[in-house]
Amino acid sequence: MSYSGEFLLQLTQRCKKLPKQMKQIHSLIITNGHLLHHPNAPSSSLSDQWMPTLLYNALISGYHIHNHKALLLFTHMLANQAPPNSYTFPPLLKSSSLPLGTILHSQTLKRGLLSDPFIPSTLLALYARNYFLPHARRVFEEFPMFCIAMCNAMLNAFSINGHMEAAVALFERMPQRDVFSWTTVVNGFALNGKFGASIRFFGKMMSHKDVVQCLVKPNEATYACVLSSCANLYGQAALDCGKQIHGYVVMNEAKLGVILGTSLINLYGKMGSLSNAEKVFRAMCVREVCTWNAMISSLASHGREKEALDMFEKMKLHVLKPNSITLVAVLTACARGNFVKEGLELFRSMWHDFGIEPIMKHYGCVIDLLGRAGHVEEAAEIVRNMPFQPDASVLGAFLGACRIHGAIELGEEIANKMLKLKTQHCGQYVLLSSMNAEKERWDHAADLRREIMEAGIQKIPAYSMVHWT
DNA sequence: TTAGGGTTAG
Repeated sequence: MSYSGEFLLQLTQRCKKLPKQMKQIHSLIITNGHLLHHPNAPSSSLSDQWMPTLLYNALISGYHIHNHKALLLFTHMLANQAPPNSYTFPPLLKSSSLPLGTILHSQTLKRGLLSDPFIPSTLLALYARNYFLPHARRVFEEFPMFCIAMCNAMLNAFSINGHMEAAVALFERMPQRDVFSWTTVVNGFALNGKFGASIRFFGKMMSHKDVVQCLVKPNEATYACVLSSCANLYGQAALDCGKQIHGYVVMNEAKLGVILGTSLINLYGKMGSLSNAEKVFRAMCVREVCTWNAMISSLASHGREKEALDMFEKMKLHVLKPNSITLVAVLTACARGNFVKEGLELFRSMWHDFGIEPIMKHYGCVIDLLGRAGHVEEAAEIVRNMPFQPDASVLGAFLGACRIHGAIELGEEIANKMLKLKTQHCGQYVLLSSMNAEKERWDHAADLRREIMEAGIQKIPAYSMVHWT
């Protein structure tokens, strides 16, 4: 069966997000000979001559998540003399590492494609996410005219590289701003841990003429960012602020999308307002894995561990595939609810059942689980056999358990590992030193304090404070 | 056909 190039091109563009179908269309394109360039064919129209390029572009865009496949297609494209154009590079650059990105940058330069703003803005983003801020800045400065997307990419570049002052200065110089510009700065403050500033900037947005005169309207991303900033602060004021935004959303938005709903669940969940979190969860029409994760975490960290586990079962019934974060939330529920058997089984089968490889956080949870329940030796065995070096959080969880259950020798074995790691967290050392002191092993306690000093780890002085409400 | 911002763990 033969198909025209135009038909297959349309099909490719429609099936971009369907990997299985993409493969089938790809093979149809090859077997129909559409990827071969025929520059001297007598009857070929201009669109025929460009067809291989258009098809390659569509395929690259479809495969761009798998960078190696997209790159392979790019090399075939060059070998088949189908000339890449400005549509070819953005999807390639989006999933490229820095060394590869640099090579592609020189390709775009050689082919004179840098005047199309799509190319430099993707390059700028590439350098920014790899923390090459001067490179990002140079790409930005060498573009001769104002382009709002490029400015927004630069705002984000400053944000992810911790230069919020520069981001705000650029924002104020911009002759025009859109919802991306505002959201990028709201998010930028949050990325840099300045949650209060993020909320204030959102407030500035809402009272700015851009929004008041309906030139710009906050969208789901804007709300999600600012709600996440509220959730990262504690206290009634942050909750009230989040509620106020929720109220505004109810009045102004037609529907509760996945991202907005999830950030509301997270807000109410973190603040302990579980009934509100549940209300939002029930009101959502579409729930994705992250939505369930937010709800399971909320239940797990507010004393409703059994319900968190029930939620996990329900989630699986909805044919949703748990991810790494789900497993952290569920293991947390097991640890806090003392569901040792269930937690351990889940930890041991997570690779087999869900294809999720345990990372540091899962180890932290399972050590906490065993430690709380007094299975200190079993926890030690897991720490000893970890496929990578345990970090301070895992060792800290283990040491906490050793202290509660008086397992001094095991604690010392692990503490020695910790000293080798030269972690800068003083808390765990103080814990171990206190363990020795409690058992009146004063010499051990003093030795450890000396080792701490020698490792250059500083004890942060403790303090107490009164919080007026 | 291609660019820039977003939710969930600890």
